[in-house]
Amino acid sequence: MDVAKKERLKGKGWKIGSVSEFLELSPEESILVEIKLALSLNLKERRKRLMTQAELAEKIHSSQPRVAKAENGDDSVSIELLIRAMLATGATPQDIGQVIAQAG
Amino acid sequence: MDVAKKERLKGKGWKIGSVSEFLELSPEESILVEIKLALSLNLKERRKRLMTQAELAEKIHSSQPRVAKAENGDDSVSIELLIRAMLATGATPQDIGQVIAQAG
DNA sequence: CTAGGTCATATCAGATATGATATAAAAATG
DNA sequence: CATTTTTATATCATATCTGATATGACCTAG
Repeated sequence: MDVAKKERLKGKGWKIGSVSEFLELSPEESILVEIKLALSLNLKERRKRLMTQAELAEKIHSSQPRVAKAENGDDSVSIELLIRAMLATGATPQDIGQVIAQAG
Repeated sequence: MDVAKKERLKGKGWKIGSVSEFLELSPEESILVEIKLALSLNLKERRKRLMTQAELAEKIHSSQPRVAKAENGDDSVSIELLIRAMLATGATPQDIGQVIAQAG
């Protein structure tokens, strides 16, 4: 089970403590996780309006499975890839900055 | 010579074309580079006011040389590490978001 | 000058992220 | 329903990023 799924559980009312506590993360690690999660969710939103996962994958010279992981908050996906994907959907640095600013 | 040094040359008036042209980067790749550069510079600023490279390195369980590379825009440093370092200097997601929004 | 502290550069083995592929599951379409 | 399209999951070899270490360069103070 990955972090995104844990967040989803939390969202559905599984009040078993904060993500940080659950995963035993330091505040900084926790913020990093939430930044990645925010980027994932925003990416999914943007991409869905514009193209298919396969199309986005081609734009960033990646693969459809990797895009799926990016959108689902898989741990194996770096912020780099998330940002590359965001940019490929036409997101500006301002868009990305806002998503990150609102995380946490 | 790394990207940061190329940016520095540009800043000093070496009008030899944009960084993108010089490095033959796509617009998206270019924005990514500028985001990393903006984070580097901002990290250096913040860190200098608060602590030594060695101290920051310990906070993020890294090494002083790695912090030096992070601050100098070395290609081998990921956005992840840059953000981890920023957070360790007390930067908030808002701070980080603003730095990214102003890049490009 | 020189001793101590700070930062930069080089190298490297191990860890993590990567794209690719195969395939299953799910959703949309007719 | 059946077919097609789209998305999710599993596995893998390779590339990239990592922290560590060694060492050099650069200060500034004594």
